[in-house]
Amino acid sequence: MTSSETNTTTSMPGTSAPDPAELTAWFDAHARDLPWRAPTTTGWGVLVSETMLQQTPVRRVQPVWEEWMARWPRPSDLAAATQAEVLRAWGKLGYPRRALRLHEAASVIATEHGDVVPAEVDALLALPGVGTYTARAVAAFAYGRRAPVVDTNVRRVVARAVHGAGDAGPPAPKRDLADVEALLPADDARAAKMSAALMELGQTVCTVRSPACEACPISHDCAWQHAGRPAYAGPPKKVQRFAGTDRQVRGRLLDVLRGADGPVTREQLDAVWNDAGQRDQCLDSLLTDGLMEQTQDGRFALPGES
DNA sequence: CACGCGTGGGG
DNA sequence: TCCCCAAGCGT
Repeated sequence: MTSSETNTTTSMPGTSAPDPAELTAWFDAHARDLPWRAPTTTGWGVLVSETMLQQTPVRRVQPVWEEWMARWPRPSDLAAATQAEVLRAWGKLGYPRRALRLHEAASVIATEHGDVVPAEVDALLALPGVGTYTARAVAAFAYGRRAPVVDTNVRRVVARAVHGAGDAGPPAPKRDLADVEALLPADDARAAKMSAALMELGQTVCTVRSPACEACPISHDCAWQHAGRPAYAGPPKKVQRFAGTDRQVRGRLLDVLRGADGPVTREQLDAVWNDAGQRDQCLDSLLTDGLMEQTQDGRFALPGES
């Protein structure tokens, strides 16, 4: 058992296959106690958490998720709220279009799925704001289905443990899915736990900057370790600028509306950005996106409150 | 398919 | 400080 020379599961030079039993045992012992992982959490609770967690860190999501579950415990509860209420409750999680899509999804679930979040990947994919990651995450984490879950963390774990690379290259959806598919046990329950374990490992141990390989349950069987932990050699990652972008301007404009009790004047919005052209363009795009609306007297408000 | 979409924290 | 990023999705 101490031999790292003999790898019985290797099918290609320089690759390894993490042992599901080791990974899931580690998960049972070390997984963070996140509220949406409680056994009592419904499919709705999981869908809300996964949507909020798209590009937003756990620490910021957690308190908001608690509020949402207390306020809107079922899809029909959220569906009954106004868009303005939903956007205010979303707060500063970012990418507020997610909140509107979740609101729409809640209506669909309430009217077409008996107020129960579907368990089938195809049905989940048909919901607004639910893509390949979220659909599989809900199927696996809420319903214990065997559904390969591929996010940025899993891609990194696979890149290292299986392929021996320093990090994942650009997404290659088909190949990424096949890679994870090949790692999952055949039965639903263990496959679902394996999916959760791969994500957790990437988030807490196999991190981008400073991986804690000494704490990793599969380091003995990691192709990256065996290769001497070579640096990432793929194409440079795209850097998202923020300062000065429309994204920043839209964020400021929307923040004014979130902080107001009702409609605000154009002058109040003009105050948050000095470039009038960019400001007006962002105002237009927010109206187009349904994130704000204009009242008859020319003021601006969150949708559904005027 | 590359890009645009918020926000705040850590190295 | 600045830069990179954190459980993606839709177009």
